[in-house]
Amino acid sequence: MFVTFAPVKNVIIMISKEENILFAAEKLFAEKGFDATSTREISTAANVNVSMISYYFGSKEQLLENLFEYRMKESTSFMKEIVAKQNLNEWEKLIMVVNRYIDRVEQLKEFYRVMQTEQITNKNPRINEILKRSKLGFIGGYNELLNKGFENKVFTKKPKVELAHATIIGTVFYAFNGLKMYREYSGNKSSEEAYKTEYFNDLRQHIKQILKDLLGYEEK
Amino acid sequence: MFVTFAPVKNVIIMISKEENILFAAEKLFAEKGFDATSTREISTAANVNVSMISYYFGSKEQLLENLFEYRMKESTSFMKEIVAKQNLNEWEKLIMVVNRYIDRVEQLKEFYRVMQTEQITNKNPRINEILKRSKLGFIGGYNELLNKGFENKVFTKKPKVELAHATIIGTVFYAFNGLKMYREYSGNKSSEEAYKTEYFNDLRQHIKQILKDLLGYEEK
Amino acid sequence: MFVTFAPVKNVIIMISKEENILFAAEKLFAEKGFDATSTREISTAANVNVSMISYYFGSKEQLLENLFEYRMKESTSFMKEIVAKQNLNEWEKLIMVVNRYIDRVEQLKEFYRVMQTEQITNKNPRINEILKRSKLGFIGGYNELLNKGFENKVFTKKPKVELAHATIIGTVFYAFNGLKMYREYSGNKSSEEAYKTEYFNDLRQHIKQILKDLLGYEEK
Amino acid sequence: MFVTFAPVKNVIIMISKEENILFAAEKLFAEKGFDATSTREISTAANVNVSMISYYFGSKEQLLENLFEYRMKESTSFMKEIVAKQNLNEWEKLIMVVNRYIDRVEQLKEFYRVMQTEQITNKNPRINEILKRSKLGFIGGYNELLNKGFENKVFTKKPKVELAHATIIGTVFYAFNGLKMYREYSGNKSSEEAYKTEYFNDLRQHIKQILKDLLGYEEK
DNA sequence: CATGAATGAGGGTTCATTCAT
DNA sequence: GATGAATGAACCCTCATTCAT
Repeated sequence: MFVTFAPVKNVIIMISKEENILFAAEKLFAEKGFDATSTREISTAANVNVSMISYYFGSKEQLLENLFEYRMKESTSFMKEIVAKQNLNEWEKLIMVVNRYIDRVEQLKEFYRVMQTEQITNKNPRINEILKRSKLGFIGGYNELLNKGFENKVFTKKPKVELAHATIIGTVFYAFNGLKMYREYSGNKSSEEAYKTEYFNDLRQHIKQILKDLLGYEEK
Repeated sequence: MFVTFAPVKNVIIMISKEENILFAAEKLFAEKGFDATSTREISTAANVNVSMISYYFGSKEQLLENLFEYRMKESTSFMKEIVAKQNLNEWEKLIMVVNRYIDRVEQLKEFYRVMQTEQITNKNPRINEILKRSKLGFIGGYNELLNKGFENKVFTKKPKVELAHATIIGTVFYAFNGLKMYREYSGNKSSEEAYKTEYFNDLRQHIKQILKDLLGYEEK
Repeated sequence: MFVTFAPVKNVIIMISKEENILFAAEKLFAEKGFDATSTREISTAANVNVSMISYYFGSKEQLLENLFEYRMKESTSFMKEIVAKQNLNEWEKLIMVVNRYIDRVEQLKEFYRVMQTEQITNKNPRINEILKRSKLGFIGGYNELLNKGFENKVFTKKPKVELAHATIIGTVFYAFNGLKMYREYSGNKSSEEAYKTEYFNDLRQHIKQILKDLLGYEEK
Repeated sequence: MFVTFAPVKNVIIMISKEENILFAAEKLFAEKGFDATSTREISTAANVNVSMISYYFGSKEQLLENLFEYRMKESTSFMKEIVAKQNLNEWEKLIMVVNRYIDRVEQLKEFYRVMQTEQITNKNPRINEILKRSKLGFIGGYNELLNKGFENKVFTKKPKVELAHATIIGTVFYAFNGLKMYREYSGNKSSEEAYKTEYFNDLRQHIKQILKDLLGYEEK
């Protein structure tokens, strides 16, 4: 059964019952954590019967796995896509990757909260596999960009790719997690939306600056 | 009542029942998460009766709060201590703070895993308060170091302190979380211990490098 | 799902699982009191799983509330019904109410034991509300009967309705509660059933006598 | 160990720890019921350690038994005392008993609340024994008064003593239990204290009236 | 294909009592 | 004689999942 949403720019978005459950679960997992979220809460939020979770996904655990598969499917592709791009140098590609990543985390911030906790207490082997694949995809992509950029003399330094990745992803997540608190600290009086926009612009610049230094890139 | 452990270098370590529970809980919370850990598991691991958790701490939730208080009490002090130090310039102090922080995360890696998840799904207001105090302590300390260093012409740039902090802490945590996976990726064949030592040395150098660039610090 | 009981005089009595629990609980609450009765005892007596109590009623407390609602729904109606009766004078109506009340207490003696204790330690506001409604229903009914009877010169006295009510209900309950002991005291050798029949006849006569005197009613 | 209270009219009241616990328990049992009252609550209210309850009384159950023994010891005596009185006729004695009883219930209303519930769910055989002794004492006393009064032509009727007793005690208790609610019903605006005084005066008159009728007593 | 009534296991917590001091 | 730390049992309730329909 499908729920038909209002057409957006001539596109009719169809959300299946499965997706409905998936999104409701994602939100709740982000807010309370996986274990603190009950199947009843999910089913209530998704407006379906409790038994549908087991019916569609097999179990609550498998629902989480499906969520990761669902979100990661869209995710891992863009790195390859950008790396393969013509008529851009490695610096431009790198910055494009970082920006796309930040966009994505901003857009799917609930999923990424779930992902972070799952990364820390890595209990589920299926999810570990998915995360590993994603991480290795990123590291592999960065590696290619860094090496090619060095060969092509776009970059003059060769930092450890794992650490560079840790810095990018770590900075992004901690900037996100700390957003609310940093705003309090700064005493900024502008609207939350305005503060966020400025904050993320600064974040992008900040990471750009770090990468420039790490890679020895000179803007012409 | 106290359990006497084997003397280590002429020091007899005394662990009270409370601490016993606290440490057992810390380990389990790190491995499985707070909600997935049952009081019965904790009591079994701590070799005490289940009811002792309520008896000593009031509830499972308050046990977690006590853990935070316990660990944070030791933690927050070192920033102030270092900032206040004489005969060190701001760069030396900054690096000392970072190294101490990495030491600490290495030493209490289980607690920091708990802390990270708690930071993401910030449900408990008491813990939020503790985390906030800690974070603001760090940011305040960094702020002072960065400003004074700039005044004293040790540093030539003035980066946003929140973002600098996000980078330091984010890099450290993601380097830690990714350790196992990075090792697999690098195909390094040396012992786990040896790899770790090298990895953390690299991490320290990496962060040092980033800070040098961010602050415009020139080693003499 | 329904359990079909043996047909009684061509009437098939159907008891739902909810009612099964309700009746089992009523019996146990009467015997041991609410707090001394565990949900496990109730579920065992009702031949259902423990979780069914929460499933059907929400909680043990709400089970008690439901019991009151269930029993009171049938109860409160008969007063109005009798007061509204045509071709009976107020004295006849009054005696009919008292007799119906005694019948009811006899029939639902277990519930009324629960009710008495709940009336004393009135902790549950929902139950208080139900009890109050019932009590006021009775007092209101008595008030109407007494006033009309006085107007119509059936009665020649106007006693305080609250105290008259306290006497009726108090006498009934204490006669019930003391039944066993009074039998011992009287040394009556007849069968329990025979003693009870005689005892309740006496009780009815006793209350009738008191009311006659209190109201100044003269039998023609 | 004794706590010395302020002297009242040159009398120093000494409350032992045991009595302290007894009175604290009595209050709590009246408010919440025996089973809903925890030993910890009692010990907190009595300002003693939890273990003192078991230490002094053996168990919580035995604490209740002791409470009954304590309160009943003072109670049962007055009936005999009054019956034995010279220079009063049986009617005067009867009314004296009733008034003393109401005084007592008023004074020890908390204990009588406990007693009522214990009377309904008569689980404890020791307490049953105490209650039975008390009840039989009353019935025996009433019996003597009624018989002698009839012989002496003070009374002209011979009602069943058990039912007369049920009416007296039942009316008193239900008047007490319903006090608060009756006040609401009557819409009486006078102070609670004033209402109570009037209410209990009415109650005494009411019972006197009933007894007069039941016994065929003619005031001269 | 989808449902919801029903389940058993396990959750955290509180209980009255004990026992070493 | 008096204490309080400590206990095991039991408390009510919620959990994810199943299965008859």
